Amino acid sequence: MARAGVTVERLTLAGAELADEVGVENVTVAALARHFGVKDASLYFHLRNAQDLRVRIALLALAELADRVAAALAGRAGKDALVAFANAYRDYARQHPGRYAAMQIDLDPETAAASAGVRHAEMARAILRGYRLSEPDQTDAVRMMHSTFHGFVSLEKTGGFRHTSRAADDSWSRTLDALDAVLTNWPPR
Amino acid sequence: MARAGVTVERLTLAGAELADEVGVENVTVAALARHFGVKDASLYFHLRNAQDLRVRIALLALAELADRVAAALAGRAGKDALVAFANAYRDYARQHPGRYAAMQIDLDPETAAASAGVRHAEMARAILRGYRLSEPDQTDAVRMMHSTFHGFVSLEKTGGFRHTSRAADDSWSRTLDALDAVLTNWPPR
DNA sequence: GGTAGTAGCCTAGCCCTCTTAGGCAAACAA
DNA sequence: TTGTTTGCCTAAGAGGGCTAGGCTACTACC
Repeated sequence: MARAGVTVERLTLAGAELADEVGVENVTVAALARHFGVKDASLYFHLRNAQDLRVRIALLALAELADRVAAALAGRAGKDALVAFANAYRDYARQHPGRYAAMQIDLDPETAAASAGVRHAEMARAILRGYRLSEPDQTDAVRMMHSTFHGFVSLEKTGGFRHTSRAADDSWSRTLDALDAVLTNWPPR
Repeated sequence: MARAGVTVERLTLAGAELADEVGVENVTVAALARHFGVKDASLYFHLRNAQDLRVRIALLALAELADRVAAALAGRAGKDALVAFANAYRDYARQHPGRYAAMQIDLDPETAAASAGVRHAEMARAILRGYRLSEPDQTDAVRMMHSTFHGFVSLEKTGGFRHTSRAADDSWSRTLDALDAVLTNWPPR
């Protein structure tokens, strides 16, 4: 019988695409096996278990997003960089809802340390250099910035903004204005 | 054979407690049936399906949190109210991780409109009255505030702050300072 | 106080997913 | 050509979700 040519990479990519279509929770080993025209059990030659697959999708998404953010930041500084970062983040989340959701799963410390999450943290700090904050304010500001981005995108996706007619795009733009303002004038202790 | 005395309310409460212990994704009809000493199929007399159960848990959580926030806001205004709201929100999320996670599921519009989510929106706007913002700034500010709270709590839970030693509590407190500052000085268009 | 009617539970059974164990065949290396 | 490895298979068990159909305990009404 001919071999299907399944590899971990192809499985991860197909899983990511499936996640974007039907949601991470529906990315099942069985569904992927069907997609490759192979039996479920065969995939356990490539994957440890179903959770392993989801972790791989998360790592893929982290790396993809880091690449996008890096490209968006190139040659920018200050508010320009802030907005570019933010939009890269939000656009990715909207274009790849399943991948974005996968990114939220809890990685164990070693995996997280070896992931592209580290690049994200570095880039976030790079942006804040334009605002001249010293520690521990810088850490607090990075956390607030990331919280704002993630919170907005997450609420937007789960329909948290649906009950008001105001366009989410407009609120997003104004939220970035506000974030820039507070980073520029970070409150003293 | 004696009746177990199962009701939708008891199922929802037990489901919520189970969610806090093992996570919403592990709140299964079968597990609840075991908890009540009853067969799985019997629960379908009380529940439409497994998703129905999760929605009920979400609605319970929304109502509980709204009660807490209302109590926290009583007699407070300005930054005092902002901080009380924020802490009620974060404390609830940390004490009830499963319930909080359940709150994030996507409710259909009618269900959402009939839920305690409406009270949340009203209370959020009530806080902003202290900052004297007019529309559409008020809507944008509510969204930013909510995004910040939810994003922070969500990232904290999934371990997004673990790689830096700075205590999350401290960043939280400073984030609230910053949020208060930007609401006080909302940037002009 | 007997007797409908209904509410609450049951068994049986189907389908799906996850996962392990053990086997066979294709591809490749020596 | 002959191992050896790699990639797939079948078989099978453990759970979870859910439906159909049935029996029983309670309730309400005459």
